[in-house]
Amino acid sequence: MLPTVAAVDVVLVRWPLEKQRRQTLAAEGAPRLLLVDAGADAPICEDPIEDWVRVPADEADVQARLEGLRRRAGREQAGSPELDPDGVLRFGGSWVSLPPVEARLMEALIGRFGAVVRRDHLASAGWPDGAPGRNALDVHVLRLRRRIDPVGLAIKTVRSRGYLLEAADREASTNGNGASEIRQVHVREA
Amino acid sequence: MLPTVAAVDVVLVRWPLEKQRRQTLAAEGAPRLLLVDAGADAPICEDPIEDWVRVPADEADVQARLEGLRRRAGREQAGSPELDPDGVLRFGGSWVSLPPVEARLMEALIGRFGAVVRRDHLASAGWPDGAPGRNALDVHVLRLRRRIDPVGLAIKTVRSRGYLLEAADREASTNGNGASEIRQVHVREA
DNA sequence: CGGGTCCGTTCACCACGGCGAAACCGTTGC
DNA sequence: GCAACGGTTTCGCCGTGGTGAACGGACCCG
Repeated sequence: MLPTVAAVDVVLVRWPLEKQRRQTLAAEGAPRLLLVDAGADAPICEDPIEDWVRVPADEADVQARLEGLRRRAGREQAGSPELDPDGVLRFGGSWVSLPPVEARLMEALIGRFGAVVRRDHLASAGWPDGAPGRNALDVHVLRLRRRIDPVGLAIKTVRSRGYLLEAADREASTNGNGASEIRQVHVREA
Repeated sequence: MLPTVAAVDVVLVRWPLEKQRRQTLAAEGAPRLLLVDAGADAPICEDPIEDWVRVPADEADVQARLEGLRRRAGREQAGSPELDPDGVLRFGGSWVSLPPVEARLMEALIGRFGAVVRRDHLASAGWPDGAPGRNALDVHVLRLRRRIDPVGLAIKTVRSRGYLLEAADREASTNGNGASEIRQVHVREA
């Protein structure tokens, strides 16, 4: 299943009564559900994290819309992963700890989340005092890949250009064991 | 029947009757409105370009939802493709990386997105220091075509004039493998 | 109408090099 | 001592860029 996303609150807004509140929320990027009064015109919702329902409505229907909003919102602000100074990498509700070298590499990748980071840039990020052998970087990227896979991140290779960090395409991989080299993963329940 | 709209077509899907079709459309990235039968559970719509309405419904309400979908869809596929300096081509939420030569060709095509670019112009864009063999351009255009197909772009030939880059017609491409030469594509989940 | 010539598409094949991955080993910390 | 960590070597796949050639449609000419 999808990694549980930190609870996202959807704000209920009466429509057209609280028209301006809608704008405020939109500016804040808060997900919201407009409760449209009988007799009022339905609003046009352009923002993916906004939806509306005509009241009175079936409770289950409202819940379905709320859940949709929550997921869209969660996805949108799943945002960039975070790496704290102790080498703990957090993303989408779960985390792994990274050893020093890999933490430094990850720091560089997060700094340009979603964009390409060149190999030499990574090398100097990982080894500020001069790079080791040629293949050290490759090996550490490989290890980093395995380590971050369970938290829903992936490092893609852009050949002859560098590497790119992004949210994993799928969320499969929950396959049992995986390489024995990586052991501890922690997922927060919700 | 509901009127079909020009700019962006929203597909109407009966729910849960056409459950299968919903998945197909989702895979294609086509915006869709699920018409939920009375008595059926409401689906959870996670995709921004999907919405649902319980039928029978007020015609104006349906139109409001359709318009919202259209705008979201339009926004998503709007803009022209972007090519960052590291050879990553982004369009409509997905991306592919382009090798140097193809990146330069693509740069020229994007510069006149939607308009014809002559072969000689492309040739000098791809090979600033003189072109290689006669046929090199053709081959690279072929490869470029295959590479960008999955992100929803297409290069059309304008005979004896040149090539033209545009957004691909939807629906195609779902075909199986295609040539083995192109492998990696990345689609951001929606 | 038929043949020839452009023009473009596609395939097969090649050389080179980047990168993936495994195996292995030394060091360090609990 | 055991396990995690960091590094090296080695092997080999496959992406990249290039070539030649077969194929086929469009168009011109007689």
